[in-house]
Amino acid sequence: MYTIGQVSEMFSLPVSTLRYYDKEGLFPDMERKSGIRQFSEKEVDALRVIECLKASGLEIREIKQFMQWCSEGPSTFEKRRQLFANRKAALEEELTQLNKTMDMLKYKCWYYEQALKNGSEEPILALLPDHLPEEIQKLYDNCHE
Amino acid sequence: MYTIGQVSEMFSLPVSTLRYYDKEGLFPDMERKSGIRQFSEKEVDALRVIECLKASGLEIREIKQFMQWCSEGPSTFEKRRQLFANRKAALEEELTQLNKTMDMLKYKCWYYEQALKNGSEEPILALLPDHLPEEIQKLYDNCHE
DNA sequence: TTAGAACCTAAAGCTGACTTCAGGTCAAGC
DNA sequence: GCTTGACCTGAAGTCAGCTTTAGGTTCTAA
Repeated sequence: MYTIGQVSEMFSLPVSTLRYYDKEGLFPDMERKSGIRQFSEKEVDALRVIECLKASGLEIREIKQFMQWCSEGPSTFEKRRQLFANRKAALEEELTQLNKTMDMLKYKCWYYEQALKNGSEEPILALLPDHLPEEIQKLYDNCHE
Repeated sequence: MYTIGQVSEMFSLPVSTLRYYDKEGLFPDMERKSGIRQFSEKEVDALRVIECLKASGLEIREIKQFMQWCSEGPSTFEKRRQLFANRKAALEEELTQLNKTMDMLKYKCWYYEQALKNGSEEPILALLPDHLPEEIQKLYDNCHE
């Protein structure tokens, strides 16, 4: 069993955030001892999952829903599977988009390196839209589709 | 030259958002004709860059800074290069993190597929922390570091 | 020339995820 | 017994990035 302060340390999260999560229903079965929250291994595990679901883009109220499914037992396995499958698809799409963004950033890095060398953007702009060096052209094309 | 309504169509952005961007200084040199905004190719190009910078995680006021550098000419090449280099490094880190999140999602998908097959989580939990099937173990390890 | 669509502004409102505040309770060490 | 630090609550505040509202101006086409 841990106090809220210990969990705060473990996860580098402010105490206020943990209380907020609790108020939002993210620890549906957490116990109390004369008013004081008792974080068990169960809540600590839950918090690891919460961090992951947040990172994957889920909102607090959707995470609450998931946590409630978890405490309802095997009858909700299919709902939980669906949730992760949907998240996975959404994140795949987001990663594709971010890779395009990354190519734009790489292109822009190259662009300004050249501009600095030349003291001007003109010689680069003259190469657009399809006479850039091969590697750079790939980046440019991928982020200008 | 385009009206705000045409640009709104082109980028599938609400007119109110374009006005908000303008108010925030994202189009520092945009002209007006009796009060009405005139979007030129320059502003349309700027908007493409804005979308990319937003996708890379930049805040509006940082984008404003960048747009101002752009209208100050070659003396700001180095600052602009730095901006993109920093963004690139930040996005690389974010992508690493998201790939871990993705592995967690893949693991959880597998987990609940098994749970559904078995009708119970017990047989899977018995394999933790290092007796999972090889491919799954990799996912599990990568997101539990 | 006049209706109505598309434009304009300033200011207020909204959302999500927290954080801060004010005021109170509990447990441990002196 | 008393102080002190860690805990508690509900309510209000914050922030970014828009969106909505209210009221007014300009352009376009019949």
